[in-house]
Amino acid sequence: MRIRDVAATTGLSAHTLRWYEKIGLLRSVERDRGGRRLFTQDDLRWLEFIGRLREMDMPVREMVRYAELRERGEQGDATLAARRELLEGHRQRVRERMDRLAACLTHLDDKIAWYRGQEDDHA
Amino acid sequence: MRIRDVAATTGLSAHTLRWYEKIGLLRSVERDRGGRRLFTQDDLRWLEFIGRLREMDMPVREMVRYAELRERGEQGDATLAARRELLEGHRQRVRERMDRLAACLTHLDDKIAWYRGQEDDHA
DNA sequence: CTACAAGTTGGAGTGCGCTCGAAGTCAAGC
DNA sequence: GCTTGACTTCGAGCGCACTCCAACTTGTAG
Repeated sequence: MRIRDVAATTGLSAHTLRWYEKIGLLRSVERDRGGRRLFTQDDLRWLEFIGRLREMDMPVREMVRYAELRERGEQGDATLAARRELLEGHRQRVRERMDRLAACLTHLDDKIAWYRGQEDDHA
Repeated sequence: MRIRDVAATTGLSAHTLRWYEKIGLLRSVERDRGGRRLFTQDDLRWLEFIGRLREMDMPVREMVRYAELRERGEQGDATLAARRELLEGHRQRVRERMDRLAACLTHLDDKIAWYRGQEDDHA
């Protein structure tokens, strides 16, 4: 797959995909003889995965760290525990975030209910 | 209350409080004869409120819009519906965000479980 | 009266995550 | 062979939400 195909299927821009490679989020992307990037199915799966991490607000720096561990651990399992811990740390943060969102949402619902009350009084 | 007190109780910096005033998020903050800001209990409640909106990732622009409506509606209720709609719109976005977070979290939990499996295989 | 902390203003700078532009290369269609 | 358009690299620019700096004024304590 070439860059525009990946852009189309992931929703990321070609600019962003090149930038991901530059910062080390995408590693060892192949080229054809013209120097154009060729993405594999594995690359797509990886982009899907980091897309979810991003959706959970993982900082790009941390994703790059995960990518590094993944590459270093290609042949062995030396980095398995480190990767799991990184993900667990993030899971914890997401849980806390969701809890805070839920709490704020309760307040917001109260406020909206109050506005409805005001409007009814004047109806 | 002076700016440092508000900074201490809200956790916002004095810089940020001045900036909030500049962009119109805080309106009509009083001054003493030396020109120093004097915040009221109402200001504190307002800061608490917008703190929650911020925690729910409402853009500052939208909070400013809410602040404007609130000021325009001080004497009447002309802006009540508009304010309620603004909040309802944001509530909807927060709900969607939480749903997406929950979905991502499920994937993340699966991934973490997979890592645990790998580590156990090698134990 | 002096020293000094805490405030004031306006404007510049920061970190993040892209996003865009310029200048050049490559390959497929006519 | 020439045009067209998608690609390449490098580096600059942007929007957001602050964050900090410089230069100055104010009010309190010794």
